[in-house]
Amino acid sequence: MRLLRKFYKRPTLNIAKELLGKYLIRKIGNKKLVGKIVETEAYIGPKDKAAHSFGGKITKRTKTEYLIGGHIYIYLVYGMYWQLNIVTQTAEKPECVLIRALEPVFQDKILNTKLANGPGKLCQWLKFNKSFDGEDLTKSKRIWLEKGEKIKKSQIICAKRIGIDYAGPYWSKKHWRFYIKDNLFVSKK
DNA sequence: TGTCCGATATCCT
DNA sequence: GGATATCGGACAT
Repeated sequence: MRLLRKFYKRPTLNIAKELLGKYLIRKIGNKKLVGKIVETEAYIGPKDKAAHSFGGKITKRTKTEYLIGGHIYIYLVYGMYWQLNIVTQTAEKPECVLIRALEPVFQDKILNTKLANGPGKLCQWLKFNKSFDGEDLTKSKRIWLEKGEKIKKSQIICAKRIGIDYAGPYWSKKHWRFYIKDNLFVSKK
């Protein structure tokens, strides 16, 4: 059962937490790859100095952040890694959630904890690129989210976001990174 | 048009 | 712990 629009139009911090345990489905040809979301980070522009939409900035890159919740915002960092974000809220609120790590879900029992334990790596695994920018998760035939597994509140860890020291102490110390406790597939163990 | 630099991963010491 | 690969976007010129 695919997640519907209303899921994505709620407050970003709630969504960032509730995305944990959800299944990300990626269809490549007639193969279906499934990853359980185990780590996220919230970016709450325009007030959040660490967000690309800080100050209400609209550019060629950030304009997809201003779509309504449920779209994909994807961009390149360091000249080589794609970063997959899910847009939340509405056009007045350019907010999003960065997907930082997935636990691969396979029919067979191969266990690879290093396949998608980082925002760049999960995009390599699932072959994401610029063509996914602006894709609608409620309609797309090649990527969407499903209900997945229920994660208890006591199993969710809140921590500092990664790699955003440039935003200054106030914003960089906000605990807007969320991951599943004791999960082997999160990044930066 | 030019310069600067990053929401990372990996290899090196 | 530190260096570095590698390039498009942002913004200044």
